[in-house]
Formats: sequence, structure tokens, C-alpha cells
Amino acid sequence: MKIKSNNHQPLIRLPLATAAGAFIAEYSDHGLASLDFPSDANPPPGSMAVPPEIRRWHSLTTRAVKTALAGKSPAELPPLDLTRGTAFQQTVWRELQKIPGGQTLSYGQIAAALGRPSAARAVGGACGANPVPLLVPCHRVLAAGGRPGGFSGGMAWKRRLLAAEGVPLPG
DNA sequence: ATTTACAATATGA
DNA sequence: TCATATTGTAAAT
Repeated sequence: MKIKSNNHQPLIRLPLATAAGAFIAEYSDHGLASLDFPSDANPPPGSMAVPPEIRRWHSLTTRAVKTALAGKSPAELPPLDLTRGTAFQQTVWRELQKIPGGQTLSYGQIAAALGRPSAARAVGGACGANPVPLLVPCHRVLAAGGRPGGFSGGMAWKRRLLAAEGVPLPG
């Protein structure tokens, strides 16, 4: 995932070890700001002091990510810092969190749920801008007719996450 | 049945 | 103005 050039706020990066690899979680003062998929080029976490509150959030994030990887719904999420998104994007992300595990919607259905039935394309843009995959389940959104659509972290992840929830993609 | 092509649409950089 | 993780329709394989 690309590093945002927008670093108007110092973020604390922490490695998040799972059976699927080491994710990178980034925290701001408000909560979890972004979650990156495992990569071979994981930068070492900054050796700055980690406030106790953030360690507590990281504990919740770790548990939630592992639960999501297992195809189940996390019982508790850390606070999410979505202030980097626009108002429309935040509305979309909130809507995504309402999708129960194992269920998929289309971009058009998300748009309709927001009262903008013709904003499917814009919803796709908001999904692509989602900084917190897995916890904001952008992988449960397909294109119309069951077509796969896209995924920031790569289609392999989208297939894997959906398969864990019992929704295999064709192919 | 599957692949292209294209217009219309909302949002963001 | 241009790009996009869309959608629906149409035409050509």
C-alpha cells in the first residue's frame, strides 16, 4: 500500500503479527488510522514511546484482525480515526461496517443504502480510499452481478477473506 | 456465453 | 479536467 504524502499528524506504527503475516497498524491520537497488509518491505516501527492507551488499542486491533482473518465478526474494535477521509467516504465506511459477515453487497447497493442510487462509482472510490481494511469490510463489496470488482490489497486477499466467510468468488 | 465499447453518473485530487 | 475497486446496454466474437 502506498504511503500517504499527507503526514500532517505523527502516527505511531506498530507491527501486528498474525498467521497470515505481519500487518502494520498506524495510530493517531484518535485511534487506529490505517492498517496495511503484510509486505516484504515492512519498515521497522519507529522506536518512539508508545502511550499505554495506544498499546490497549493495539491489543484490540490484533484480536479483531485475527478474528476477521478467521472469517468471524470481531467482538470489539478499537476506536477508528477516520478523520482523514471526506464526509462522503466516512459515510460509506460506516455503512460497510453494517454488513454482516458472510454477506456481500454491490457498490450500487451501498450507494442506494446511502440514498444515492447512482453513486456506485463514487462508492468504489471510497472503498479504495478505505485506510482500515478487514475492520471496515471493503472486501464484502462486489460489483453488480457477482463480478469481483477490485481490492487495494490485491485480489488474492479479497478471495481469501471472502472464502473464510463462506463466500468464494467464481474463479 | 464471453469479451469489448461506450455513455452516464458521483466524488476527489 | 482527469481518474476511478461501477453500471447498464449493445455489438461483435
